[in-house]
Amino acid sequence: MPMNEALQGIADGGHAAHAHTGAWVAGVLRARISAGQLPPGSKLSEQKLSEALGVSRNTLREAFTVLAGESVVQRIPNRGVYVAAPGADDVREIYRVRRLIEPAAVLWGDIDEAALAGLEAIMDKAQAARVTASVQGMADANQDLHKALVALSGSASLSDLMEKVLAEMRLVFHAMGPTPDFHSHYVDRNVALVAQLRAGQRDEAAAGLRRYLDDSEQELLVHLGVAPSSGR
Amino acid sequence: MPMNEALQGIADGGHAAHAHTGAWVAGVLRARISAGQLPPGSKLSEQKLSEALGVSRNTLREAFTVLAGESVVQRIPNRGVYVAAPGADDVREIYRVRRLIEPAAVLWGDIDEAALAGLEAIMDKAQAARVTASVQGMADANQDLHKALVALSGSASLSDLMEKVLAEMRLVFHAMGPTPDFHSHYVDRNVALVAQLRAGQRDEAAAGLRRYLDDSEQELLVHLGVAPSSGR
DNA sequence: GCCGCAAGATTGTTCAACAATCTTTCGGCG
DNA sequence: CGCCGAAAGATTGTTGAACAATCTTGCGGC
Repeated sequence: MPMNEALQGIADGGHAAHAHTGAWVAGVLRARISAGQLPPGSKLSEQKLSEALGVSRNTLREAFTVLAGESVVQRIPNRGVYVAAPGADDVREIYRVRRLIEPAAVLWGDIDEAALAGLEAIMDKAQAARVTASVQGMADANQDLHKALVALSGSASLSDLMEKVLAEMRLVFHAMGPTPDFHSHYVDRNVALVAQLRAGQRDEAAAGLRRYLDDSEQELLVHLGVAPSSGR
Repeated sequence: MPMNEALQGIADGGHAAHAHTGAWVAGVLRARISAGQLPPGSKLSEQKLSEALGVSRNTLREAFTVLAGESVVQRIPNRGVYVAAPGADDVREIYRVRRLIEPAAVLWGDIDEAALAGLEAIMDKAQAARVTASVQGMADANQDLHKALVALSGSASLSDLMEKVLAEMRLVFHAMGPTPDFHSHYVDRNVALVAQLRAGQRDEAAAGLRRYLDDSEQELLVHLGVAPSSGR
């Protein structure tokens, strides 16, 4: 289990004493998990982690409660907490959410000039990343775009939910090992989507987005070794 | 502050020893808050509550972390935790969420015969409650209906979000004191909505639902003493 | 009447201990 | 040889006490 080296020096830039230590620990773990340094399925031992982070078991448990609430980790009673390891069912749930809130935000969100400019700026970054073949850059831009789409709703709760969903997406990618390039052939579709929004064609944009999400889900499921189903 | 009497006998049916005490405490508090026995704004003192519930301060804090994650309570550093007291901004945020996910579920959810029967059964209960002038019955049926609408999406995360939103709605009502009858004049609109779904008129149902939510939000805001705005 | 300061109360965090449960190991038995 | 079961060890769940940091309150001085 590659946990020990991942934890080495985890408590780098000394923590701000006496100010939300529990939340700080949760943040550190969330970041490490998002970065893939704590791979899905890893066991997070209370004793080892509390020593590595320099906090008490009690405080660490508070952080675990937070992360379990975000379903970033899974808590099995009397057995410990593990980094969440999303499977095919979780992927389907992720896309159920995305296929509902993203097109809805596109249909009914507040799309003003500033929002359009923001979306176009993100797609500029995505295209630049494709030119330099930066898989990470394209992945980041893709996440930024879909986050921005949901943000059109103006709702913080929905943005939070989207953030949670995207975090779970990152876990899915980490669970698949060396990330293949999932994004380059979606850049053009994203660009077209933004162009439709610029043109005020919301219905077409929403419909295209739903097809995009269907395709993306199928591709992910295939990579997870699930036979593609014709119906849903 | 009417906290002491509200806490009397809060630890009734002896709790299952050594089995998720933290979650159990969170559940007890959640229920008491939903029922209005701990009104919005009440301070939840660690010492008093831990004594009343018969758990240690540490375990109680774990429950607080859970409830804060659900934004059922608000945690102010070094000052304590308080039952959330939603204001006008929170109401607007609630309706931003509802106006997005409910119509979207109506538009794109899986509506089979069983789902339609379930919706119609809920409206039967609502109409029965209206006949007996049961405000509580109509309020419950209303929540059940909108919960069921979101459930059409098939997504557990979205149902959870809706559950959270409805819990916040209950807090809003509790903060307004003796609940006036907000629901009787919406029963017919809900019935019409279900009838449209039965007839397969999804677009019309979604559009009507959005208007319904707009009106409901305005009415709530007026009762909160906010001048109605023409635009949004 | 207002400001500042000391005393008290409350929250934030840690530590140590024990109970309950899970895991592993080892011996007995068919 | 393999399987079952019990004892031993490790890990999680919960508690209580202790102390530091912060907030609140009440009092005295100006």
